[in-house]
Amino acid sequence: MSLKHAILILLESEPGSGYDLFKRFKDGLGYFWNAKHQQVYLELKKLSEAGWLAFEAQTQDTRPDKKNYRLTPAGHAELLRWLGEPVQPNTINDALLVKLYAGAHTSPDNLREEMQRHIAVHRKTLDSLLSIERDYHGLPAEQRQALRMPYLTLRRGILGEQSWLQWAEEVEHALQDTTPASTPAGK
Amino acid sequence: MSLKHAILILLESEPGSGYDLFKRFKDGLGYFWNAKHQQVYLELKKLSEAGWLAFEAQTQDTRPDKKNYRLTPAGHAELLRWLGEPVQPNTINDALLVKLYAGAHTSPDNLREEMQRHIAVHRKTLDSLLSIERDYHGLPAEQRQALRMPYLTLRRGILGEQSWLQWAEEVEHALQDTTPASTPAGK
DNA sequence: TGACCCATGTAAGGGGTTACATGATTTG
DNA sequence: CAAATCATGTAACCCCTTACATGGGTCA
Repeated sequence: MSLKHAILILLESEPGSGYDLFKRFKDGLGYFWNAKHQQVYLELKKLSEAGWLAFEAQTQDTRPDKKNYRLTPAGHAELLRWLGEPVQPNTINDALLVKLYAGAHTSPDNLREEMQRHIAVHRKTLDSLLSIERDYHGLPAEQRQALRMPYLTLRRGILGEQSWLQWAEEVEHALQDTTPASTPAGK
Repeated sequence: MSLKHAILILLESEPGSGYDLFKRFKDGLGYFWNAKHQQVYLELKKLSEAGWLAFEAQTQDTRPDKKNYRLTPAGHAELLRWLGEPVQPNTINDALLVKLYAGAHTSPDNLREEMQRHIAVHRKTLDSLLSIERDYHGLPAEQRQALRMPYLTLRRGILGEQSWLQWAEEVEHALQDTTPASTPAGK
């Protein structure tokens, strides 16, 4: 519902091409907003047609031509309007939890493997977020001040991943407790 | 992507009507899977056409007639197949974080109000999850054993909400730090 | 030489929300 | 007496994913 506005925000701080934005989604906002390149290109088209964006074609020699998008005054106004409007809390749809919920119908081994896969992903995400945080703390005070709000979203990512991994440990303990039956080597 | 399978799981443990399932989503799996009634009815239709569900019409006197759905053997097989297949990690699209990210373009007051709204929702969710957990701990051991896996998903909800609220406190501190400029009452 | 980066799109289909539609019964 | 509960659906629309399509430049 707010890919539109995520794009407006990114372009407000710096104009860029669709490819540009796609990368910024992947690297920057990736831990709280995801978008495929197809979706970004389509949305840019729509936002231009709505009059919120303008672009100039930019021919390049060694690289493919690109379109450089920037906010129009109408786009800026729309962004401010949206910021004043309440956003509705996120609803969560988490397939892993659906699977766990039904865990009694499959093997503990299967669940453990699944958890291992997800743990690896979450650990990697956490590592990269922590490294971004270290960079942030290394910045001079004025730059930190300017990045104050994005930093808060980074904190959400970090606390969220840490909490997820803490939960994963609980799950692993619980899955171990049930295993002795299937691997009765101990006694 | 797995509303289908969430429905199969719910019907596997107990047959029921669309309305039934809708309520179970709201009360039971609500903290990790959400669905509107329209979506549930549509999905039941599709699952029946796919041969994974069967239903018998049930006429009632004082209440509207309903359709009682249950798993077919094919539906059961599909559920097992799905449980053996890896699920891909959740991608997060969180509009509140988009708004915070752009927070520098709006007033701290606006952000604080927004946060208050969300905090109220998350506190309420946490309270209800904790109350479900208390009920769980009050159950006899065999029933707890049977609900082992659903309990793990409950724990995810609890840890997740606690972590969210912890983050919200960080945000409130950060937003207060910036306020003295706009409310210079202190000195 | 194969993989990855740059750069942009179309098309089909699946998933989800919002609006519309109906109507009796129970509870506060 | 109003609101919530029981009970089921259709239609329009938006959002998102997956597959397809193209093609040069750079790096290991």
